[in-house]
Amino acid sequence: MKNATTTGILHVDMDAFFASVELLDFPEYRGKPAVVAPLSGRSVVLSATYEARALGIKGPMPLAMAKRLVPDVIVMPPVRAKYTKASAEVMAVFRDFTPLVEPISIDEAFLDVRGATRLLGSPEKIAADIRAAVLDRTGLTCSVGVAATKFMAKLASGQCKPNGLLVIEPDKALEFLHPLPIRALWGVGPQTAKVLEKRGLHTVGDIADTPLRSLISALGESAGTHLHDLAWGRDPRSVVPTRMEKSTGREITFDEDITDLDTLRRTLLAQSERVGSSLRLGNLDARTVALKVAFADRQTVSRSRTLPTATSVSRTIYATAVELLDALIEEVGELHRNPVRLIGVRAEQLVPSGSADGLLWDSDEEWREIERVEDAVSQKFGRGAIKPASLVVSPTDAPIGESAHGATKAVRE
DNA sequence: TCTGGGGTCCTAGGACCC
DNA sequence: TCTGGGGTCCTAGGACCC
Repeated sequence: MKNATTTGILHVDMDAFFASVELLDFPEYRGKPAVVAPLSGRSVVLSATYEARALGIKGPMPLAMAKRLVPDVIVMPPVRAKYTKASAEVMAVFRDFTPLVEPISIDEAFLDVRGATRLLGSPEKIAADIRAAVLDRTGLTCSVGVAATKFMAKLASGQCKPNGLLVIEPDKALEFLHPLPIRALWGVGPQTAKVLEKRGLHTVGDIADTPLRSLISALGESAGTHLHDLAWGRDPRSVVPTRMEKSTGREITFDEDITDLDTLRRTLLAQSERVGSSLRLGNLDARTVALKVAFADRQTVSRSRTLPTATSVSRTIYATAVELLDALIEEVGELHRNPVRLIGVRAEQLVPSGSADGLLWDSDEEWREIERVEDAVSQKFGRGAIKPASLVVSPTDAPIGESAHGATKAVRE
């Protein structure tokens, strides 16, 4: 774990992104308290202008509450396609400066500009140029944090928001960091904060001064180590331009709680269609289908099943989700006693469609047989006698197996 | 009219294999 | 004959982030 000593990691965060994009189309709302929120009953505020924030509207606040707070607040319904398009434009601007761009959400990205300084100037100058280019090309403002690590860069952008630029030099990192409340640390949410506060830890400096082993005993190996590192400004994560999607899903909170099984099934059908089409769009298959149900009493349960073969077929996703739902209803009994508030379906364990898994023999029996043959051959001829490629069979010959992990082994060897 | 929808990562127990 | 530990997969739940 190294302590980076030079700046060059940028965190770019768009200001009030959805609201700002809407204001491009509705300039008459500029300077007024306005929010982006669906008009449905249980919606929350997705984005609020700084004028609205000044009046107390923030984050994912229920729209009803925002309206009570500011009765004449302007409500703009979200138009996702506009934000996706604006996001792509902004990311393209970033890529004009460096290929090392890691989008972390629709309106945020990390950039590593350490390799671009000779050509483009200091990280601070690059950050300023990026802000100007984004404004010029999209009419949107952003805030940029510059530091030696991802975490410090993110803190910096948060600190200079909106429409700002802040550089944190490595030798100033700890004096910046240690007075902050523990909630400033990535990974400290309401629950973790409660645990830490109970132990008398209130600032990042308190965390830094706590022995690692006692953090681990309070939070577990992973979170304990992570927080202790962050509290000392250590963050070894590099900027990773491409990451493989891990899951994709759709869920909906009903305007009114549902007791009717048919409505749930129809919802699952529509969601499965969308999940399947997302998969196919990304040339991905899912090995696992997961169902999520939240009841009126807020209890949330999930059920999942790993399929014999990865799929992107909506019908298969739907059939699996319905089986999981039926089994769940069987478990919990009458829906009238506890109606359903939310339902969703998610595709997990994604693999490239038509990947090696599908092209190989992959039932466990067949794999064990292959291993037996391999062992016999190795004994006779030594290792290296086996050519994994010889195990590949054409898709049409391949029996559809029970499980794919045997095949994965064959590919790796 | 008091909390959405898209995700990621971690933990923990049981099954199974070596 | 008795017993152990490590690794991986599967499932369920939960915390967290934007």
